[in-house]
Amino acid sequence: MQKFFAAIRNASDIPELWDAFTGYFEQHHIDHLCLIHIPPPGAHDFGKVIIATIGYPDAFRRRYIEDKLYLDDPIPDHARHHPMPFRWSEIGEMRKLTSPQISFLKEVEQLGIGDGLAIPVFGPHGRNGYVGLALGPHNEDTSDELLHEFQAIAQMAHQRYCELLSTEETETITLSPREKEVLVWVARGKSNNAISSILGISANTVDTHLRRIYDKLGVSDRTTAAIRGIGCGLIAP
Amino acid sequence: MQKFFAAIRNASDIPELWDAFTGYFEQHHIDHLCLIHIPPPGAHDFGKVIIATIGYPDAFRRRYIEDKLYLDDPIPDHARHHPMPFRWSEIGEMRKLTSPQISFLKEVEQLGIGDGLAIPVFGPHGRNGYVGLALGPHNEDTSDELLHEFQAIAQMAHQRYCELLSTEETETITLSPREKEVLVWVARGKSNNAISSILGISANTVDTHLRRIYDKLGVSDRTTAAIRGIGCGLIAP
DNA sequence: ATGCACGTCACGCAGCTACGTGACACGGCT
DNA sequence: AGCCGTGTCACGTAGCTGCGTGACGTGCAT
Repeated sequence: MQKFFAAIRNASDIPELWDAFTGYFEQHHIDHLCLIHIPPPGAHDFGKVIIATIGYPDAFRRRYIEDKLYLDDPIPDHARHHPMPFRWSEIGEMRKLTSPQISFLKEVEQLGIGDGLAIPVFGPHGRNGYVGLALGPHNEDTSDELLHEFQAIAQMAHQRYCELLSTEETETITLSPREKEVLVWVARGKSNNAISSILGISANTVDTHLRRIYDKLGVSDRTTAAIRGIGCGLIAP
Repeated sequence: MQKFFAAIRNASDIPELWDAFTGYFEQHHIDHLCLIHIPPPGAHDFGKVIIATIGYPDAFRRRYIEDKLYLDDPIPDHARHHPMPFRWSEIGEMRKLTSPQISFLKEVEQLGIGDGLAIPVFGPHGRNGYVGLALGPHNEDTSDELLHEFQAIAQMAHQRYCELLSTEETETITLSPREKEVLVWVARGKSNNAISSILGISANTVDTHLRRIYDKLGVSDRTTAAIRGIGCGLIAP
């Protein structure tokens, strides 16, 4: 176990990370594995859903991304709010499902992946996701001890993934100190006039700063600018 | 180790969690321990910084919260962006420090807690924080293996903490489906007019929905409404 | 059957936002 | 010396926002 832990933690690129990650689960006879990460709005890679799988039909995998099936998947929706691992089969009891969600679950069931474990994982800047493990006859009864280990491995892999992402991140947006200051107040809901009073500068200057912020962030309104700023970690909570 | 892991995972309230958490680290001769969690803006508990400590002077702890010393603490600032554990002493090399940050670090050093390990932890809705472990003569050389364990324990404790928070959360804001739909488009930066076209309703109706959203969220502008909606997990990424 | 939450719509108005367009000074880099 | 990023400021304007105020139908729950 320590071997895989170390390999995940020290992986120098994403394929290497994925190898270590799947290697671990293969040892535990997990034959269906998926890792899903939906980048937050405002992130530079928003829209690129990450899904790495073992044992899932390739057609389904493609459909999941291209047909935006992940929008109907209730698992990430639940995982976003609740850190504790849960069974797919429990999801109906935990939350009201919409009809697209129900039909999505039926489709998954027809793939022969009826039940499994979802392990929510969390990262910086709202980079959340989950690791899905199908439970088959080999591993129906997962001990608590093993579950803890799965959880630790999953979380560690996700964190390493986020770390690798941020080093690979080419598109680096930088705001000047003054611009950040303005954006912070924008995110607090202040009007240009209010910000000008707070910072002791003219409202026109606030306007100018804001225009440059829009320009740098590639947006054209204060709301998305603020969300993007938070999503990219440019401004602090 | 498994004993503590299980105790953390199954803790039924926050004091119990904290007992299990500190119990684990006491076994490893960690005499200075802190756990810091700054709730995100928009969360119902925003402003209530959580800091649980072992071995820190009580006066410092109070100052940290009351005098908002955490705003000058560069550790959470770094931990927010980078999931991998790091040494406090390394922070100067990793990022330019502002002068309040430098004087904060000096103050900590004078407490006799010169160097230590910061383990970033992440949770749902941007509930991030870190666990700080002072390194003394007893544990200067922490093996990789032990570090992985620390990381797993810290992350698990934080996740359990978030889970407990959400069950203890009394103030539950609920938006109607239509309101959520409107808020999603607000968060995408759409104007009322644009939203009215998208949803096929009149701009006046969008306006009415929005007013009720402001009312429910306790805000009075679209930007904070959107941020609050995301922060509370009311609307999805 | 009487609320209550929800979803829909209307008018007006003060104030704010986004954007076009332009300007000037300071400091660092080449 | 010249360029570029930064920070400051100005004027105008079409369009948008937030809020006061009021209304009506539907459906669920007590």
